[in-house]
Amino acid sequence: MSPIPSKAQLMELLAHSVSTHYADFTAAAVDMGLTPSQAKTLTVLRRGPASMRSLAQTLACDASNMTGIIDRLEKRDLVRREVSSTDRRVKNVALTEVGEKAIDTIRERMEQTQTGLDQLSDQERAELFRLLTVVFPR
Amino acid sequence: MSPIPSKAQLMELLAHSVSTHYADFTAAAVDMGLTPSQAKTLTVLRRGPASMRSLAQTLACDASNMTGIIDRLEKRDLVRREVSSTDRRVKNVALTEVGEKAIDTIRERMEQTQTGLDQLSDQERAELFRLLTVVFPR
DNA sequence: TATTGTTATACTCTATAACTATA
DNA sequence: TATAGTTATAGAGTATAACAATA
Repeated sequence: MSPIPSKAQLMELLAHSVSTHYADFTAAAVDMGLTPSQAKTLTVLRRGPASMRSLAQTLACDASNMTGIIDRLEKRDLVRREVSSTDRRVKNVALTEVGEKAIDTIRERMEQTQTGLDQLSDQERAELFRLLTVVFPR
Repeated sequence: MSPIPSKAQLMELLAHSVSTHYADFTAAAVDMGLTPSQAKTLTVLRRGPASMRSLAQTLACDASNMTGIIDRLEKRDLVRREVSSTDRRVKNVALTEVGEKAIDTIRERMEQTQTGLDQLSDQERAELFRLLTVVFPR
């Protein structure tokens, strides 16, 4: 019974949703004294250690940028660099315990912020999950 | 019949969706020789002229930043500043014709990129629209 | 006095190019 | 030679503080 939105309308809503989510993430990061890029880096590292190169690829930036970002995170003891045991050119970056706590705090902040999700029924959550998976496949 | 995702899973998918969309937008902007902030500014101005102050508020940045961003857009004739006729302190920023074309091109690029939307039925589009409106109310 | 926009400053992010050390 | 990481550089975004013009 709900009216069918045009592709343009849906794209506009999508843009609004993205802006809101991104602003929330940025605010949570800034409250922890982190820049968005630094917080994104911690988020990626949450899945496990990664080389400088693969980090740059995941974050869609040039590899040279990672040096400064990791430098600043390392200076605050949020991550550490470890020379790979199999290829001495490679440096693997891993979260420290402090870094894990920091990114967990940001995640908790995001959970508290995304109150809209709590207004969905289980069925609606499952449906939103399915639809987003179609629109943004992994 | 679909399994019900946890809030954490849904938030992770949401983050992935946001990243993908943001990366697409950035790529479209860069192809037009624009930075993300510049392209976002044009997007906001598409709704109509706005003062420097309100632009900063909408873009969630300090007002002092707008000066440089608008300077660079104006230098390329994408926007123009006009002193308000009712308050001479205020400068209203408006898209030029060139600016309108630029942001339209980016929008078209985004439409071509968001191919996932084309895989939804009308009913699914309406449902996604409804669910996103609940999660990210205006 | 308060507000708008700007300037000055310092830090961060970003891409490009050149370098080093390893492979 | 090729690749991983770094450095140097220049341009852009960002917040803070201070300022001139206007309300």
